[in-house]
Order: sequence, then C-alpha cells, then structure tokens
Amino acid sequence: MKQRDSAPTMKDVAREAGVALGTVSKVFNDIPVGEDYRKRVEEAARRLGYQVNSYARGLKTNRTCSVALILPDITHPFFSALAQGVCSALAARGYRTILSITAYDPEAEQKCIQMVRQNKVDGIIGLTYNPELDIDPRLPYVSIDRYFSPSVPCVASDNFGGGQLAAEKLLELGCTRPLFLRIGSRVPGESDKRGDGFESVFRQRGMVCAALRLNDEDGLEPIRDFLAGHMGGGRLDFDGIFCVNDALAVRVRNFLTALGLRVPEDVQLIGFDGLRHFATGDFYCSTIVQPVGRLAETGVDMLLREDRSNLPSLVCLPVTYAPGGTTKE
Amino acid sequence: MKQRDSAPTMKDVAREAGVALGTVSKVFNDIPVGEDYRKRVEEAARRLGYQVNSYARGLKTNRTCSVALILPDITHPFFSALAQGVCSALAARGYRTILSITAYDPEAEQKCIQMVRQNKVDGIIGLTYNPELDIDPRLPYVSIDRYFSPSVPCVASDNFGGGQLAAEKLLELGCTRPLFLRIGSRVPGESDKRGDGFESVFRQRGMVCAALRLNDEDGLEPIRDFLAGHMGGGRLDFDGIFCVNDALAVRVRNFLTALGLRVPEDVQLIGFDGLRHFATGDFYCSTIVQPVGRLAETGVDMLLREDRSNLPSLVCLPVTYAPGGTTKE
DNA sequence: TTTTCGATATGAAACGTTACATATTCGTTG
DNA sequence: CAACGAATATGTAACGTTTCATATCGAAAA
Repeated sequence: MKQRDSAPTMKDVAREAGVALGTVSKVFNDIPVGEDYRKRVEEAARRLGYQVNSYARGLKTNRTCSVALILPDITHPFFSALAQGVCSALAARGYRTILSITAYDPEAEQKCIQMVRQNKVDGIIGLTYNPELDIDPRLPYVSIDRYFSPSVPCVASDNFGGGQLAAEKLLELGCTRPLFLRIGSRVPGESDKRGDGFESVFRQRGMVCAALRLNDEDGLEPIRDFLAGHMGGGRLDFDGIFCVNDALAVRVRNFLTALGLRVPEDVQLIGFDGLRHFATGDFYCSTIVQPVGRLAETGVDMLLREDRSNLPSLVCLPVTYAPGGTTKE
Repeated sequence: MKQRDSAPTMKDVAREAGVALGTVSKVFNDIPVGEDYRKRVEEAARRLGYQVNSYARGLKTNRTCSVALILPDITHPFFSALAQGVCSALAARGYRTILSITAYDPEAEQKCIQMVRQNKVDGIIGLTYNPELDIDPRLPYVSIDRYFSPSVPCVASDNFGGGQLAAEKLLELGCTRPLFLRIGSRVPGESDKRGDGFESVFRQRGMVCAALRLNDEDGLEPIRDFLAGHMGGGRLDFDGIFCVNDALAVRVRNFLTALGLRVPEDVQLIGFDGLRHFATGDFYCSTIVQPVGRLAETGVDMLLREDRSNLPSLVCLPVTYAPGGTTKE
C-alpha cells in the first residue's frame, strides 16, 4: 500500500468516494447534494481522515474565520476577562481568536493592525490607546471602551451613568463631601466620562465636588500627598471618594488606612470595573461593575453582523453597583 | 483610472515594477536579487500598498507562522501571565498566537486540537488536563506544566524542588508540625510533586508530615473542617502549612483567622505560584514563585527549535521563595 | 416514442503564492 | 573574437480549495 506522507485532499476523497471534486466541495459547504452521494463522500472522508485545508479555502473565499483581538495587557484582570468573553463568543460562532498584545505601545498597536491586515483576518476587536490609529476602513473593526469616530463602531460601558450611579450611592449612604480621583492614560478615553457623570449629580444638587485628575506618568504620590494635605484634626475633608477604577481604589484605601482613617466608617470608597479576587471571588472594593461578558458578546456581535452598513457608532451597556466592603453597603 | 476593489497582488507589483513575478517573490522572501531590481520592486510595492497574502503563502509552503495556545481559563492570573509570555515570545519570532480556551473541559480540549489541526497551525503550546488527549505526533506540541509521555516534550517548574524549598523554609523559620494541603484536578499532574518534595524533606529528618489531598469536586469545606478538627485549647496541631497553590493558601489563611489564629505568629503559610495582587503588585502570601516568563519562553523555544529530533522530554525550571506576609519572613 | 425541462453531478478555471527548470545576461578565458 | 560559465531573471506548474458553465440524467409533457 502506498504511503501517504501528506494530508489527504478533496481529490483523494473524491477518488475514494468515486465522485467528482466539486461534489466533495459541496458536501463540506452544506450545499444540497443527493443523499447517496453525500453519504459516500462523508464515509470516504472519515476513512481517509480528511480535514479541509483552511488556507486553500481562505485563498479562494477571502474569508478566514479568524478575528484579531488587540489588547494592551492580558495580565490585567479586566482585560483577561474580556479576552475570555471575546474568545468564547467567537468560538461559539466558529471563529478563531488571534491574540495580539501591545503593552500600551502605540507603535506596537499600529504594527498589530498592520500584521493583522497582512494576515487577512476577517475583522478586529481592539482595545487600543493610540489616538491616531490608522484603521483600514475596509476591515471590519469594533473598538471596545474607546470611541474613535462615527465610522468606527464602539461598544463601551455606560461610563457616565456609572459615575452618576456612584454619586447617587454615596449620597444615599450619607456622604456630603465628595471627591473624584482619576489616574489614566493621557489620551481622552471613555473612562473620562465616569468623573463627568459623578460630578454632574452633585452639580445638579448645587453641591461642589472636588476632583484630582492625573496621568499614568505622574504616579500615585501626588494622590497620597493630596489626601495627606486634606487631613485636619484627624479628619479628612472628604467622606466619599469615587475612583476611576478598582486598581486606584485599592491603592487609595491603603493610603487612607495609612493615614489612620477607617474605611468605610470615616470615608467611603467606590471603584469602577467590578474586579474580583482571583481566589475568593470577592470584590476588591465597593464598585461599579462593568458587564464584561456582555461587552465581549456585543463586540463580537457587532463585528460579525451580516449587515454592517448601519451599525450604531456607540453602544453603551448598563453598569451595576456592587458593595464590596468599602462602603456602608 | 480603473478602480481596484481587491488588494494588489504580486502580479500587480510585478507589472508596476516591470519585472517578473518570480522576482517579486524573491524580494519578499529575502532571496538574493539584483540591487536595482530589489529597489524597483520595493518601490512599486510601497506605491501599491502591497501586502503578501499569507493564505496563498500558507497554501504553498504549508507553514502558517501561527501557533495555537490552549489554556483552560485565561482569567486565572497564572494562566494570563503565561499567555502574555507565550504571546510575546511568539511575536518576537514573527509568529501569531491563536488562543483557545477550554474551560477545563476535556472534550473542548480535544475539539481545540481538532480545530487546530484543521486550521493548520505550525504547532501547539498546551496546558491541558485531559489525560487521554489524542495528540497528532506529526504536529509539534509542547506541553506546559503537564507531563504526558516521553514523546511529548514538556516544560514545567521544578515542582518537587519547590516543595523541598517550602519545607526547608518552614524548618528554618522554626516550624516543627508541618501540614501539606492539596486541592486539584483528579488527573495526576506535575503539581502533585510539590507535596512529594515537601514531605521528602521531613521524612529525611525523621519527622512526620501530615497531609490532606482533595479534588476540585470536593470543595473547600473538608479542609475547613479538617483544620477546625485539629484545634485544641486555642492551638492548632500544625505550625507550618504548605498549600499546593496560592489560591488555596489565601482561602486557608481566611479559615485560620476565622478560627482565631494569627498568621504568621501562630501558623505560617506558604503557597505556590507567586501570584501578585493586580493593583499593588504584592504577593498574596508567602509563596514559591514559578518563573512564568521563562516557562513561556522555554516552551516557545522548544516548539520552534530547528532540530526537534532530540528534544528533552521534560525541562524543569528553578523556582524561588518569596516572603509575602504569611511567614516570619 | 420523442421532446423538453428541471435537477444535479462534473470538470476546468481561478485564487495568490512558491519553486523549479529554462532563458538571458555579462564578464572571463582560450 | 568566439565560446564558455556563473549568476540571476523569467515563466510556468503546482498547492487545495470554490465556483461556474457545461454535461448528464430522469421524469413529465406532447
């Protein structure tokens, strides 16, 4: 018996089944074919262990059934949860996920897009921070959590609403001296709206809301100094703090306890993201929970939609509040 | 001017540059070509915005420059760190990462392998728990942290050595009543050696070491009950506990404090993995640190090695001890 | 029985590359 | 000055699919 060194092809299956090449193709593309033919082909394919060669198919159809996922850092629990969601949503629809990590480097982001174009994925789901990212408009692209322009569809949490929710919660829990704390990348992102929403609630009630907005490069010292500078007689000038994300909230909580303040008795603290401890599943702090799973699913949905001609340019998903020990519930 | 609706091909570049098709191919494959020709081709390619079609190339060469990474759950910080390492090590060598998540489901693992074979990746890096995984021996496969057989190369941390290290540390810190706690999947994995190493040290010194080994399905209650059952007069029967991983260590620490014990004053606790808090970067507990980055790099290295004919079947990487608050340093 | 028509199998062409055998060019030697 | 050979450009045949025009078949209508 002749030894086959390479994988069997449709030609082999056709010969084995005694049918034409085109018939085999139809069977594997779910195109109607006589019942007896279909059976013969399937049988033969199984005998030979045939697998369609997706590169030949991709060459012919220009569809690859793979989508690139671009993330700055999959080590961050929010991003990894997102990746999990995107990956399984894609898998459920028969798509592969090609993972690209940019390490927040704008150049790397552009290179990813480039690589991705060369590698002919069917679309891109991106969470990028490069403000002037050059996106090929022919390539389906969905941005997560970062709005570019009306022509680039984006799915994000309702950041403004989340900020409002945090403000309302703090008010409800008796806070009267609010503070908003932000640290983030220099490029304006969706998350800026969190502070806007937060402040809007107080403004509407004629209250003033303090705020400190920093960039990543500044580090956290200014925040510690700020807090220390607002201590007077063992008492902080603020009794309700909203942090732009959970990571910051956790650090701020440490600062506060180091200053001798009790959380939540003296100061209440709300973060944003809804991250959970990897081992216990507890929230790290009271927080506004982003619907990570829905974010991922919606993103995939928008990307793979049949008719992409009139996609909304921004889809906002609702957030929820979850107590996590840094508020009086 | 004629409107091009599809991407330019080598044929277009060849026409634009006034050279033969084969010459263009050579330029893009770094095959020696006359200097003037090369320039003409590069120029033309740039003008046309030409990108090689990797599916045509893959069809011809049977190499796709992509590797599948199979993980049970990218949400777990250890796995996401690994993914980060693998992804960037692959990117550095010009390979894409195709991410597959199995959710610990043996069937999903097999399906991934299947999908992967169909999609013609150049290799697989897998962290799988299916004991009877059917791996195509023709496909380069490297297993991380899970030894299958001599024919499947594996890279893992020195789990036995890590167990020994934990034991030595505890001895050094004055422990005389050790306990090993394990919870994990039913299939025998590399991590079983952690307990073996731990116990071996005490056995060698003629000491006895208690141990409790459970499976995931058992849940954590038995461990809590076990600990509670070993309390007598406000004192625990053990003064040094080694947990098979950090996740367990964190839970056990909570159990211990709930029992009114102080960590590390009354009981010292060492975990395994070396996970760090996402916001502060602190270790969650005193721990044996796995070299995640090296694990990833070594795996990629073994997979992409030119001569894979005599790969070691198991590579053990050294681990280190890091204090994290649950030991007296 | 012959014609027509619908249904469906067939086979060839094309997708964009790479690789190989062939053709061309130019410098060097007899 | 002719002839050779090394170097390098050319063109064509795959690679394994899909797709489309053509061929075939059988049943229904004339």
